[in-house]
Amino acid sequence: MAVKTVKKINKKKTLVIVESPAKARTIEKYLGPSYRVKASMGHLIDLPKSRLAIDVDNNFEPEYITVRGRAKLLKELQSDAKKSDEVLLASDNDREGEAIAWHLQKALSAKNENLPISRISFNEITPQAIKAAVAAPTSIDDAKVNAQKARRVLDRLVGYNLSPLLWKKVKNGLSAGRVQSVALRLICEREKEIDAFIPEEYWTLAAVFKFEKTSFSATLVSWKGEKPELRTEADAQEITAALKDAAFTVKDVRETYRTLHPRPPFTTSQLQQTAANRLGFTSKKTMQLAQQLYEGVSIGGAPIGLITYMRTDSVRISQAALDDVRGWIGRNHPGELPGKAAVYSSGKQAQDAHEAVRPTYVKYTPDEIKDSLNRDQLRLYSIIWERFVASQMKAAQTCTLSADISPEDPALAAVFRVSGTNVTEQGFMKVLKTLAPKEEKGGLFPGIKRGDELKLKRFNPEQHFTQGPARFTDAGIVKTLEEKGIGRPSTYAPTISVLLDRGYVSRANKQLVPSVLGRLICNILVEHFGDVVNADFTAGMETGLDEVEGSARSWPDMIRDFYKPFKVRVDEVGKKMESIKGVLDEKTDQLCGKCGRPMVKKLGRYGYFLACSGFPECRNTKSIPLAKCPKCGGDIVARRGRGKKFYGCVNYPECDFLTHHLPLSGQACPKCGWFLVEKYDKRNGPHKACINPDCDYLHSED
DNA sequence: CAGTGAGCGAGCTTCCGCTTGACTT
Repeated sequence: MAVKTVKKINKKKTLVIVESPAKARTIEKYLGPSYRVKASMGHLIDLPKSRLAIDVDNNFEPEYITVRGRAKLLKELQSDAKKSDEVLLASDNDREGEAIAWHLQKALSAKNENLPISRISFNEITPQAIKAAVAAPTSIDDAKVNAQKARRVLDRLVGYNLSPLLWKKVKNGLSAGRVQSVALRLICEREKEIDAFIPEEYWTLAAVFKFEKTSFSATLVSWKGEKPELRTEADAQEITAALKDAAFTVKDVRETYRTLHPRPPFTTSQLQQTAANRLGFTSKKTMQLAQQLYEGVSIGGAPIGLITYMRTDSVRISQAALDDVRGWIGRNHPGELPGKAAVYSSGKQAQDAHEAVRPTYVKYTPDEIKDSLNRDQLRLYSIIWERFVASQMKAAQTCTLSADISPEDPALAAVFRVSGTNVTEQGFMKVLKTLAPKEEKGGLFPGIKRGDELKLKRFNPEQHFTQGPARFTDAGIVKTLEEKGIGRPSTYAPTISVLLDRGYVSRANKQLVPSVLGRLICNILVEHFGDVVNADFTAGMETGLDEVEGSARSWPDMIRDFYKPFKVRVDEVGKKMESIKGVLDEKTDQLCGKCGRPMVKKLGRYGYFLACSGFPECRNTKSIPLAKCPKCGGDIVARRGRGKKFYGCVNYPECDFLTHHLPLSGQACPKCGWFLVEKYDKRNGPHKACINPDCDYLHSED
């Protein structure tokens, strides 16, 4: 206790305020004892949540308040400032960071009138960069702050006008916004394409040849001088009939060399995409794990921040990190160290406040620290480490051997092709394990050369259907949003979450599927606000913000141009559009077990359910019966346990009947009386089956 | 491969973008 008191009475220090506490710890180490580094944890001052708080008749003046729950932290910073003789605002070097600094300056100087407060900025957390920043304090860039204000006000005006319109016309609690509604639109439009897609049958034809002791398969690539278009089995049979007695020889063998360059280190969006595609992580999970790696993991007793900041739009790498990784490559794979470092360029709209996502120290290889991480942390760390180290290694070389095989008889103009690819120079692939290229199908090139005579063993015709467009996964929607410049690294994952929370979209096999409600909302928004719920709207906004930031235009002017016509339309739709509240409720022939009135099917937060039409006098609800329980005769209803959906008996726990297969409503098995379900397996696709394991009606193994 | 299990409607809800815990929703 006594020691603490003594410590408090020391000389004044410089207070540095950053956004992230993990960053504060690192920077404090770099700056030494005369600096005290604190974190603001993002915005402390913002618009209130409960009302519009924009004075639309007075130059759109925003009314800012201390964010709920942040008053204590702000007070602390104010009192820390009082104890200091100088404050350096070191929030991130981007639009939002400038606004955070501006709000802090106002709030701190209000309590400490003569305190010198300045702004510093840096784009990487290295001792050199931090010291240079501290040595060159500047003032706050008001134009940048104005651009942020315009962005904030615009989003508030869009969100807080469109959402209440939806409450009034469709259902309470709904939402719309510049970013989420475009994401919803993308998902719904993709679904329309899928609905409209008609699969077409086509066939491929392969021939299996024997050469010496091996046999291999080659694919028909040309027939009568043209690319074969086999629509039906008969088309394939016509060719096999013509060729069945032909003598085949190898006409040509070609070598193609390719250079494969490593990919740049991760941005947030690339990290989420790769983690989704390679590891099956949702965006949310990726970000949670990345946060853990960033904040620090105990390695040999000491906590180490393993990766740089995970919310970034940049692929930039600090000189210190380049020296580190080149040193590591030079020691471990000297042959793969390029003469000079690779330089990658970030996207057009990148604000570039942070480096790429990379390991903080290359010496912590995934293998080295595998015991300090859990399985998922290790997998995520591995892809970050591998991608970064590979990005500074030499390219790989591949050689593809490709042979054309034709009948001796030139009248039978058919070409079958077989190919195989070998990596001739490993290059950056030497460090890829988790990210190693997936095995290519087809396998090795058979050891054949020009002029070899081959024996035809058999033909292998295969039926296929053209595939429609795929639904968006987390990876897909994040990729598209980023390409269109919509949303930021900190919002990709939350945007997906909000669509799920509102019930606009659900996740099925990692795919995002729009719900009835989602499609309805999308249609309404596109019909009346198609120019706002649109990628071009954000692009136009960014152009406007650039003008504001360059002081070419005042921010209220920019907002006014948008808001005037927008508000007219909001009012118009509010007046003219018929309310469809309750349109999603369907009448049913079920009767309420409590009062006997009919029940209606309603769409709630967790999906459809049955409610008494006598609401609010009778509050009875129940789940939608999907089938009759074969054990006790009760209703089978949909349930959700830890994320997974299943179908169980309402009489649980007395009756524990349960299945994961979707009951086909009202379909009883004609043989045993149990109910039929939709099953799925690779061979048969989706198909009907009886739920009774002892019944052989439509029996299937899985 | 085992084990999984509530309530939602109305009730002032909602935006985007910064940032972490505090949680028993």
